[in-house]
Amino acid sequence: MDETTEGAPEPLPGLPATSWAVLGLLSFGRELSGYDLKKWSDRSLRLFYWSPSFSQIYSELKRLEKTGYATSRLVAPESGTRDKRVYRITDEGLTAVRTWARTAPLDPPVLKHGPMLRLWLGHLLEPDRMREILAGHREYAEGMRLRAEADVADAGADETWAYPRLTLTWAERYYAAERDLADAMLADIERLERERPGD
Amino acid sequence: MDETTEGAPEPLPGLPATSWAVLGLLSFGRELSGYDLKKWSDRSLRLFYWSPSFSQIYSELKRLEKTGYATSRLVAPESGTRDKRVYRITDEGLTAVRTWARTAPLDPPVLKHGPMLRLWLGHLLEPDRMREILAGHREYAEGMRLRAEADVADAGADETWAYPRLTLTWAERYYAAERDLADAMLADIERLERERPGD
DNA sequence: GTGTACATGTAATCCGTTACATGATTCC
DNA sequence: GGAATCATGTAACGGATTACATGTACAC
Repeated sequence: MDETTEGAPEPLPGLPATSWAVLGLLSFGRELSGYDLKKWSDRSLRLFYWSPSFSQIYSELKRLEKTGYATSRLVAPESGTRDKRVYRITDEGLTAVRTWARTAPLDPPVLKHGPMLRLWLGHLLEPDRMREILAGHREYAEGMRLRAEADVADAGADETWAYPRLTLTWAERYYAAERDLADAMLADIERLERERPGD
Repeated sequence: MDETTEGAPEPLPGLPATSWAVLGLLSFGRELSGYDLKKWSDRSLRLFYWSPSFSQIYSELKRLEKTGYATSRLVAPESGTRDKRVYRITDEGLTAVRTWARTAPLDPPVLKHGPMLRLWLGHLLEPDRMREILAGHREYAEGMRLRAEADVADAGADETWAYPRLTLTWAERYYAAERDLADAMLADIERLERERPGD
């Protein structure tokens, strides 16, 4: 586990993944407020990661600034709205997030699939309620798929956004798969009910 | 927080999902120790939810006992091993978890897909590293699929386990889809690299 | 004048993990 | 004798959320 390359052998302060995610949002070079970051994260990260709350974004930004990975300045309310603090990534921040992206160990995806937990407890449920849960999940998945699809279309052909666009495509397929899995399971349940000795 | 009656529409103390998961493990009627629960949860819940740590299982069990949803007794070390505390679900517990499974609002699955977060930051990565990340993820997914597949085979045709078996089947398909999505994205990246003006 | 979007932050709380402590038994 | 597994728990910590507080501008 020795990373002698990359000029600086300092072992990166162990920031949580969320910090890197926020710094990642800034790594595209734009100067953004906490509010902006939250909205953007809702539309992008949300599809494959998760979107931190406002309060966490604000505290994360403070931490990044203290670490020297970001700087901020106040923007006067030129027209409407009130004071606004915008953040920009620093050179150190860019180096750090790049190093993280390249060298951090990859931990497996975290999945907490509520609907499946419920169906796993099928012996406690009425079949109708099970179908409802699956139908609800199917709708959720299709909704997410549509959002991803729309966002892929919105994303221009710009080189800068090639990889974010790629992950949107991935998300579109992922939620299509989730939808199909719900359908398949609905069919499985139907079969199970049919084959069950007269209830 | 007044628990005046039973069997009425009392609004269930707001236990976290993990409590319900543990109570769910007990809802199959077996008498189990914290240690057993952890091992079982690693092989079952892990595939679609997540497996709490030992320490959390132990504290969750204490909470369930205090709430009256489970009881425990000490088992003497008849042969080998030391004292063991085994838990069993109570009637109230069974009622509660059933009510929860039937009526609790379904919140969307939580996905924190580390690999995708990294690829979203593709502009910071060397193409080779990106392929490595995807290959690693592909392997992870295939590994999980194989485990699910094996567990489906292990699970007998017993009626009691019909729904757990169903979710195992779901997991098998889910991880197959994850594997295929990794392959598709690998191909997408290959194409992107080919089409990129001479780097 | 009421609601909604913009905009930032604090406090309380809780969920969950890691590290640590302990100790018996079994296998090599 | 030493490692691995069984077995249970405490303490410290940190990640993240909800609720709350505050205030502006604009649309209806």
